Order: sequence, then structure tokens, then C-alpha cells
Amino acid sequence: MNTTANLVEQKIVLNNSVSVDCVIFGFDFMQLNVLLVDRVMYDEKSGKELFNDLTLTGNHIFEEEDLDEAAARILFDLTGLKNIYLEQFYTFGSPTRINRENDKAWLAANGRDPNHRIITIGYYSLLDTDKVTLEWKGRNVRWVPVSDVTELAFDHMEILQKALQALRKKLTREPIGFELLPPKFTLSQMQRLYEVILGVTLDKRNFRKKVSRMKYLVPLDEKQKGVAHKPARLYVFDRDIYETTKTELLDFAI
Amino acid sequence: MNTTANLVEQKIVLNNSVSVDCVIFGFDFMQLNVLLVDRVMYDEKSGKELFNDLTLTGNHIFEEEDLDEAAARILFDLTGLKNIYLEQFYTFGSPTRINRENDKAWLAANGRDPNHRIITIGYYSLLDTDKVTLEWKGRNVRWVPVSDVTELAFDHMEILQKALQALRKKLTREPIGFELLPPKFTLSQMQRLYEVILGVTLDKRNFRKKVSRMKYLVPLDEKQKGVAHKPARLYVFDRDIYETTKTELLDFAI
DNA sequence: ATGCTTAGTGTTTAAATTACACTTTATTAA
DNA sequence: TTAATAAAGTGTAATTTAAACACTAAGCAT
Repeated sequence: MNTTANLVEQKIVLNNSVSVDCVIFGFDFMQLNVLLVDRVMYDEKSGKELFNDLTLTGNHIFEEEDLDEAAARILFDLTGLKNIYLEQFYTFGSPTRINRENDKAWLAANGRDPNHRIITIGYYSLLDTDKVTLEWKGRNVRWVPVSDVTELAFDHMEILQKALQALRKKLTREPIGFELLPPKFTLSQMQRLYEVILGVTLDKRNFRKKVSRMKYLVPLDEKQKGVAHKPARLYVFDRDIYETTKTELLDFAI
Repeated sequence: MNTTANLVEQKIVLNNSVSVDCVIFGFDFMQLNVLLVDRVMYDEKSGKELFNDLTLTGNHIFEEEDLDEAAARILFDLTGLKNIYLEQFYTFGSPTRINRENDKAWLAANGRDPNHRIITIGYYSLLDTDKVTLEWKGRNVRWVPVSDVTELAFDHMEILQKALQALRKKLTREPIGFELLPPKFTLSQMQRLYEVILGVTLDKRNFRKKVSRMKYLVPLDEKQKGVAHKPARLYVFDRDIYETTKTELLDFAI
């Protein structure tokens, strides 16, 4: 009737530690950045700095809270912003997620069992870098260009990479790039955004030809100001037009 | 320094019930099917059947188990199959996920607190319907055409729909359809698969022209047997060729 | 007035997509 | 054996999209 799958004795875990982590992406017309938090640990006696790592930001979930709400709250706590684009992209739950000494020490120092597995639901959020007032809550928070991030605490490097992968995939299929731009932007800024995130170079004329077919990209009778060169025309992303003409999605895949 | 996000007192939950649910898709050359389990509940005294619903299949996670491993175990327990295509697609965690009477009664009868939120990590798996020996473990398990499923226990209908959505998206970008076909298949079977899952009709000649560009789709010197008409040529999906020529992905979006 | 810097524009060629209908081949039934 | 059946398999023309490529225009700084 039954050949058993797992002959090894295994304990079923009925309750797990669960958290929501946010990968907060911002674009500043030059680079794609990610918002990182300093995790500093000091020696109890000497007060000397033991290590200083960077982490993504995450938190546990409130009792009455949906996962999306938890992610939005974490984002708000860190940036003071609401109604920001958020997308759940992956859930991480390897039992060996936390295996580095710094991470274990930090958890222990914060009253948590470093050997207890934490399951983390990953969200990424997109916003214009300028929107964030840093030093919110006195936390040491900063924008780091994604291409400069080489090491993060816990398995956050893996989470960041997976987020980036999900973002790239989505960006080639849906018009979410506008979430990273201010309400009014130029086509060159938009092109730069695609180039930076997808890691490609695009031909200016072909790019403009392509986006000129997107009806939801509306040109304004308004130009860029304060630039030391020919000012560019400004555009807005019209969500209503997009919602009603969704069929004609455009593909930015190269 | 800080305007508080949540003025309402909320309790942070440090430990959540977590499970992994599998949406098991199978294709039988005609329809896309999903493997469902009967959830029958009897009255304790009279023994009369109180309700008989269908559910997806899920389970808790072992202590030393990665999420993917838990999904694979659940799939194995239900089907007796290993090394099956599995894809994590979404995590569900609304605090009001369980709100129907049947669901609460069933949880209570199984020694679980019906008011305790369960966070569920959703996976979908793809396999050839014929691979499954039903009645494995004596469970009442059956294939149901996806288009016939209108109601499921818990929020499993929502989970199924999200899985289907994820499958469609992936199918238009990556050659995962082969996971639903036997090793040798005909082009008509393959076309039917795309038509059924994506809900479109495709032109036979154009379809063949398109797939003839996929080098990883290898024609055999072998024909279909036991059909009452001209037998079709058989093809195989060559994973090695695919892995080495990944760049030229083809798009089945209409 | 000149130089600097980015904005903005068109054409040609190649490739992909779409629409569309008849012949072939094995099996089955007469 | 012959005819009916049922799906397999094949090509072309018209349209659309993609790719490659270089100069002029506009505003600011000096």
C-alpha cells in the first residue's frame, strides 16, 4: 500500500519563524541602487566594533496583517513612504540559511536562537531614489549601487540577486520601470533605466521608435530645466491608458 | 524623529504555522489536469457524511528540510514520483485565508486551531498524467481537468488560479511544456498543449515553422503507433542542446 | 560668438509574423 | 481490395517588426 518516502526520522516543524524582507530598489538616473542598513555589533566590554555589515531590511509579521501589508509596513518604517510598488518574488527557507559566525553572533546578541530556521518571504519595491529622506528613524540607512554590492549579511546577497533577476524578468514584460522614475521624465532617462537594469546598451533611435508605440507614454508640452544642454521633452506614464490597452504589451528583451 | 506607522496596537507573531502546498498539473494530450484529493468529513455519532470537498495537497516542513525538498516530498507522497519539475510560485499568508465553515470544522476535527493563520508556500509541478499511479497510499486522489474545477476547500481555488497564471507566464518564455509530455511526442500533441494551457488556437503551419527553429527539439526516425490515421513523427526535447543554446529562447505569446 | 553636451530625427535591409488549402499516409470498415 | 476516414505534413506572399547606422538642433557656459 505504501513505500515510505523518508525512512530517516524527521521532525515535522509545526511552527516556524517567519519574516518578510524588502529589497528596496531606487534609480537616480545613473545607477540602480538598493537601500541597505548597517548592522554594527560592538564588544560588550570594550565597546570596540566587532563587525559592521550591510543587510536588507526585514521584520516579523503582525497578527492581523497580510503579507503584503507587512512588506508595506517595513517599507514605511524604513522610508516613511506609502503606496509604493511592491512585488513578492520568492520565499527563502533553507535550514542552513544562517551559517556565518557574524550572523549567529548577531542573532544571539538580539535574543534569538541562531540555530532556528527563519523562513523569509522576499518582496522587492521600486521607487525614485530622491523620494527617500534618509536617516529616517535615526537608522543608518544608505543607497548603494547594486553593482557595488558584493557582500551582505545572512543570505541577503542571494536574496538581492533573486530580486534583481525577478525585476529584470518583469521589466522586460511589463511597464514597471516608471515606478523607478519621477512622475515626469525624459526618454533618455527611461532608456538609461532599461540599459542599467537589463545590462544592455540600446540604440537611441530604435528605442524611441519602440516606445513611441506605447500609447500610455504621454509627451508633455514641457521641457527639462536647469541642464547645461538642449533640454529634453518630458513624458508621463498614464496608468489609465495602460490599464485599458493592456493587450499591446511591449517587450524590452534584447 | 519618527512618525509611527501603526498607531493600532498589533502583536508581532514570532512563530507561524507554515506549510508547502503543491499544485500538480498533468497533461493527457487533451486537457490540462490538476491532481486533487478528497476531503471527506463524517459526523462523529451518525457516521453520516457531512461534506466532501476537493483540496490541493500540502504538508508541514521537516526540521532539516529545504522548502524545495518539502515540496518534492509532498509530491512523492502523493504520486510516488521523484525528480519531477517543481516551481515555487507564490506564498499565501492572509490572516483571513481560512474563513469557511467546512474548513474550520475540518481543521478543528484534525486537532488544529482554525483561527491560527497558516502561511503556505505554493509550488506547482508538471508531469505527464500517465506517470501517476493513482490510489497511491489508498488516498482518494484524482485528476480533474482544470477547466472543470470551480470550487476547492480553503483558498485552494485562489492558489490554483495563481499557479495557472504563473505556469502560463513561464510557458510563454521557457520550454517547460516538455515536462508535461512523455519523452517522445508529436508536434500536434505539443501544439495542443500550448493551445490548452494558453487558451489560444494556433495555426499548424506557423507553429511548426516556429518550433523548427528550436534546435533542442529533435526529430526521431520513429513514428507514432496504434493510431487510426497517418502516424506522426516523434520528437524529443534535448535538454543538453537547450542548456548550451539558451540564448535563442522562443516566445509563444500570441 | 564659440564650444560643449545632450536631444532629436529616417532609411534601408533582414527577420519574423500572419493568413491561408491541399496532398499524403496509415487504419478501418465495407 | 477498395473506399472512407482522420490526422499529418507542407509553401508562399504580404505585412510587421527589428537592427544597423550619423547627422543636425537647442540651450547653456565660457
